[in-house]
Amino acid sequence: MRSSAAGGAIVTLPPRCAACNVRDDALCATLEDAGLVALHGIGRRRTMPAGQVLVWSGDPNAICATVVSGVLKAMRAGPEGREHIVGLAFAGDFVETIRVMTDAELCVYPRAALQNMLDAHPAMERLLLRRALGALDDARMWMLMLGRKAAGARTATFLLEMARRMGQPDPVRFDLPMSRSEVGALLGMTIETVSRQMTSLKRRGVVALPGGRGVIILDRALLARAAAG
Amino acid sequence: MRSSAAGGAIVTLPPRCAACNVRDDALCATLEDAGLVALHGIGRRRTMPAGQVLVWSGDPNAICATVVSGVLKAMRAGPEGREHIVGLAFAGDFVETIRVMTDAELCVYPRAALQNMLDAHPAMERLLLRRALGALDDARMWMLMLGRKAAGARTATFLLEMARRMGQPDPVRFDLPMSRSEVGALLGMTIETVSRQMTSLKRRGVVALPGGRGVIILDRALLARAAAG
DNA sequence: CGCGTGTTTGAACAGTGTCAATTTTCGTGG
DNA sequence: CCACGAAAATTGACACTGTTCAAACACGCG
Repeated sequence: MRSSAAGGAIVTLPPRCAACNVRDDALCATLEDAGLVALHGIGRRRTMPAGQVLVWSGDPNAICATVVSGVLKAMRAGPEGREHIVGLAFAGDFVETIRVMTDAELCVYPRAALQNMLDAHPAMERLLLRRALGALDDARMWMLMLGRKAAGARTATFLLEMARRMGQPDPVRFDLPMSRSEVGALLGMTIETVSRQMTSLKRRGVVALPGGRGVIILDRALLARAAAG
Repeated sequence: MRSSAAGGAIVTLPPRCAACNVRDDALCATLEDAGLVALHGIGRRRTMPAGQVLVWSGDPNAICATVVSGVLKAMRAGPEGREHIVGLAFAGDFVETIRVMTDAELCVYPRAALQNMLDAHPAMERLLLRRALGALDDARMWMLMLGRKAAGARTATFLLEMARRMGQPDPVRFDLPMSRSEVGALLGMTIETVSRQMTSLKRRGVVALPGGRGVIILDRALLARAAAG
């Protein structure tokens, strides 16, 4: 489309790229010909057999790749080694409804103005990317939990996570920022099941539940073990 | 920390920012003082009561915001209006195991070299960001499914999604790129349940299942209705 | 003090998981 | 091309977890 259109192009498009079927979908789509040549120079095309592991969890020398054909899977190891697929990659929106849960203060920026800021500050955009990847990581951890863990383990995991994020001064005592109904919506369970699991943890002496929202972790080790279940 | 350290600073840090408790965590962390002043100029701090809706799904004039205090929730509307929480935001990794599912070709780049490319081509980094946000969106859709949908609806959703992504030439007939066991790992169900749901769809005339991996969608409307479950 | 919302508790039921046996599919060698 | 064996998929019976429906309870507010 845009290769040596006006006739006088100096660069020669690598043949592999010129014929590539994901040329306009992949990262390469953002590059002009010269950039594409540069990118081609640092990369190699490899064919891999089914079943091969491309990246190991925690590998610091992780590689990045564009899928030209075939299907790849992203996995997570569950509690006892059982693997769970958390995403698929093939060759080739960001729309939610946000509602304030507790009273909150916000710094609000118009989208267009923020875009200008991003243009002027590449580091900002990079952080935004890191954040998005972090959120993706969270989402996949959640998927793993929803797909594999039972109600008790979900509840325990939830309490630990809330203790980590809500228990700022005191990591043992905190108030949940939401109702049982909202906890249910988050964990994919009914209000009744949430309540039963909470009561069960209370009866076993793992936590105390003062008032409607309060949580006191009495035995963190037990709670962690319940979360692994 | 880094405000007018060396004495001769020209810019004045907005008092709100100087005292901000998420100053070093939020997007602002990437900005030097001048940039912070600029960002402060385009934004306003707002206090919102619990329960208020900040962004509506599909709103084109979506706003971006940094949470200074409080807790927000990201929601998705389920099939019959029931909402499901898919994420939380508080004041203030990217590690998976990737395995090749089918034979595949890849363009592999060393991480460091790719980083250089990103530095030289801002548009590339922007696309990377968009991709990450897209993946996040996918992950949250999946969370919704895992949290709310029953086995039959999950299976139907999965088949529709695979038809969309695998049924390149023919949107009706395609081969699954994975075994029943892998489908189960993806949908958070056992092999047996996957098999039962598949058989059920076959018996009802919704799909045909030639061979071990083949899928033919006989009644897409029925399949879509099953996916809404 | 009573009312309403939200939470807890109980009992019956439906849906999945588990265990186990059978059938089908697919690759290999005859 | 057919036969064989291993791996995967299907099917059935049963236990168990979580949902549903319903009622009792606790707390905050007028």
